[in-house]
Amino acid sequence: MAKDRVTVIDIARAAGVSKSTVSLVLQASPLVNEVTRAKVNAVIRDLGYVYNRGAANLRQSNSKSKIIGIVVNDLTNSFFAELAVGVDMVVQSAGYVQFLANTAESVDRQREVIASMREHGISGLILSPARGTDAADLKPLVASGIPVVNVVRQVAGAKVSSLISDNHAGMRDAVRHLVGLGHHRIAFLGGFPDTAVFNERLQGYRDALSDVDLAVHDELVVSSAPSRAGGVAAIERALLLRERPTAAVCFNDAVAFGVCDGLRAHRLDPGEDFAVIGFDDVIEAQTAVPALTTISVDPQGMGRRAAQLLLKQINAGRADAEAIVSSVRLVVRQSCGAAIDKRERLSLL
Amino acid sequence: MAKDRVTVIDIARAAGVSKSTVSLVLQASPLVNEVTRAKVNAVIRDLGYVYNRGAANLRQSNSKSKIIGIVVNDLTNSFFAELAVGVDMVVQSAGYVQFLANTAESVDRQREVIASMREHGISGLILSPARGTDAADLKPLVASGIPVVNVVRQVAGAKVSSLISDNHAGMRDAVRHLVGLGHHRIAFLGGFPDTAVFNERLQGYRDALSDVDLAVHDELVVSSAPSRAGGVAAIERALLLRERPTAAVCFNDAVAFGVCDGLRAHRLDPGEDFAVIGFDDVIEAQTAVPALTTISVDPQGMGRRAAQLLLKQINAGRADAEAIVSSVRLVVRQSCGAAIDKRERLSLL
DNA sequence: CAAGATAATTGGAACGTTCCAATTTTGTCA
DNA sequence: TGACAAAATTGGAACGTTCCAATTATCTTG
Repeated sequence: MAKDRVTVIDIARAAGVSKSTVSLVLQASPLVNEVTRAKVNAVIRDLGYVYNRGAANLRQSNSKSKIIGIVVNDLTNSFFAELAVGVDMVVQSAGYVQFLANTAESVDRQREVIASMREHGISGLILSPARGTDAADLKPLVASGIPVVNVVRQVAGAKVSSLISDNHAGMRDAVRHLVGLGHHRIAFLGGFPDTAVFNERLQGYRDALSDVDLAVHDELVVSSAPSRAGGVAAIERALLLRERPTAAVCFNDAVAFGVCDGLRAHRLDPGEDFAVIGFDDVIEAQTAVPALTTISVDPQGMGRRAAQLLLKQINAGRADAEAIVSSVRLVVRQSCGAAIDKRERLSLL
Repeated sequence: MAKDRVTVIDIARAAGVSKSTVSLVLQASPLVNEVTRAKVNAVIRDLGYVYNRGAANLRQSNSKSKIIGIVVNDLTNSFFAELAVGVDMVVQSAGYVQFLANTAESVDRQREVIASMREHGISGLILSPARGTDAADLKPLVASGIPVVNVVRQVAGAKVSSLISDNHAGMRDAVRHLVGLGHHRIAFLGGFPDTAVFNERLQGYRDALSDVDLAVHDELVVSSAPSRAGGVAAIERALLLRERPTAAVCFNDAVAFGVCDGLRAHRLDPGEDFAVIGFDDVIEAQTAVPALTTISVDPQGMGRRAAQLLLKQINAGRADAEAIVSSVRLVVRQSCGAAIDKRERLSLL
């Protein structure tokens, strides 16, 4: 039953033409006569022919493989799932297909999957690097002329394009908003301090406070895993301070949700008794109760932009590194205390 | 700078052996002398050779491509993201790499991506079919001997393996638990009624009620999109009933979270004033407040099992369809009203 | 040391496609 | 109709690997 593959030669024989003609038909070349094309296409349908891209790709080493890779550090984080969906959209409609791999923050795994993808002939890579990724890890890739677009995180010294969100400005805007609402003890909660993203956001927090001549208290900065559970832990610690904060900016939305959970466990009502702002604007941010005030980075849009950038570089053949910082905007919802009437909000659903 | 690919022949020349020997080294054949192997490997490293699987695969059409495909109907749903992570784990450690595509419930898109993956020579496919997928859509795939494992949803009449969770038993257990807690007006909230999964779960709900001689009231079954927003909408409608329910089983966890949101908007405390049970046990279920009582299907484990099944079939060369229904268990947390002391719970984090 | 066995290496064909140069067919016009 | 141009088709080489049969080098043993 496992019939051997039907090949372009089988088609040629059945249609009474040469394999070259069939090939021309496959690439929709204008060189071939209309009636021949029709005949060949009919045979292709009849015999259930499936094009062998591997073979094609072997011959035309100049042209590319219609495969791109995307490797992310944590696919269980819905931010990255959204990002992958964005990439998938543009990649699919460009006739490409994507390898996807999850590294779970392991640089070893990352090295392996990138190597494997390379052997399979990807013509470009979108990478959200695992923590600790070194420029040297990307060296062989870029040396062989394969375009790489880093997203979310940069890797210092690597000559690749990057698309990151404006972490500094985003956090600065969040803090300014809280200050405008009258808060002056504002905590910075969550995230691992050894990452560039953390430090950019932290700097935005500090600068915003300095701008309005508020002191920066180090005890108000409490790091934790960038997860929901981490958020619970962080707010727990923050509430132990002699002088409690009255508001918090969070490393990301997951942390912010955890912070809300932790507040409720202390009978504090997020958005009423304590202001919370997240970062990312994941999809749940708008439907959560209270809806989360957050910095919108539109992960799906970011995925789309990254894919577009990558495809541009692939088509150009040249991959001159460009660093795009994607602007970001504060979306005010309920969790920061600027609540609108709840009945009104519900009617929006 | 775009140096042409270094090939097995370049290696051979540089190492002073034949290309056949280099090939042998690449496949770690025991036929080659230890010192030759070392020499060749050294050259491979020096020249930065990268193996061309496309070419290799062309020759050995018998053996397979080390690529599998996974296509899901909604990657933004964290259930599927988790599933993909599970697949990724076993697939990666088997030396495979995966194409991933999202169909967003479009059968057209699904057809396209499957065709594309086929052209790229996948040796197996894990598929969570889009709504409305017909057995005929999978026909050409299975005809060409490519193993397919359906997950989550079955497609009637297709001769492929499937791995679905025991929807009937899961929902039955959930309802029984609520009955045991003294509820007798129990709603069934969320989900699209035109899906097999919905109907299996609904049947479990009905059977559990019948088992204890409780009447099944149709107005207590309110369908909606299987999302958080859908959950809000569903509970809104349920609360309008003359005789309100006191508890709800939900189509999935996303709906359950929405139901909790909706309850809070009505100043009802989920887990205190109203019992809620979800389905899926997504990762947020344990950290949410209140922690969600739910039916655990362990999406990541399901992904792993699906991948293992697929690899087994690939290696066997035979793909006799087997239908596995994965058993499922009720995880009792806070949202169903069997709350443990909150302080105790927090200390677990 | 002859001779057979074993170990190691090798050249060429094959996989399914594309590309190129060459050839055949068709069309045009004086 | 002859001559030339344009359109359509074609055979063979090439892509980078693996496989096979054949060859050469090395070891055993009587």
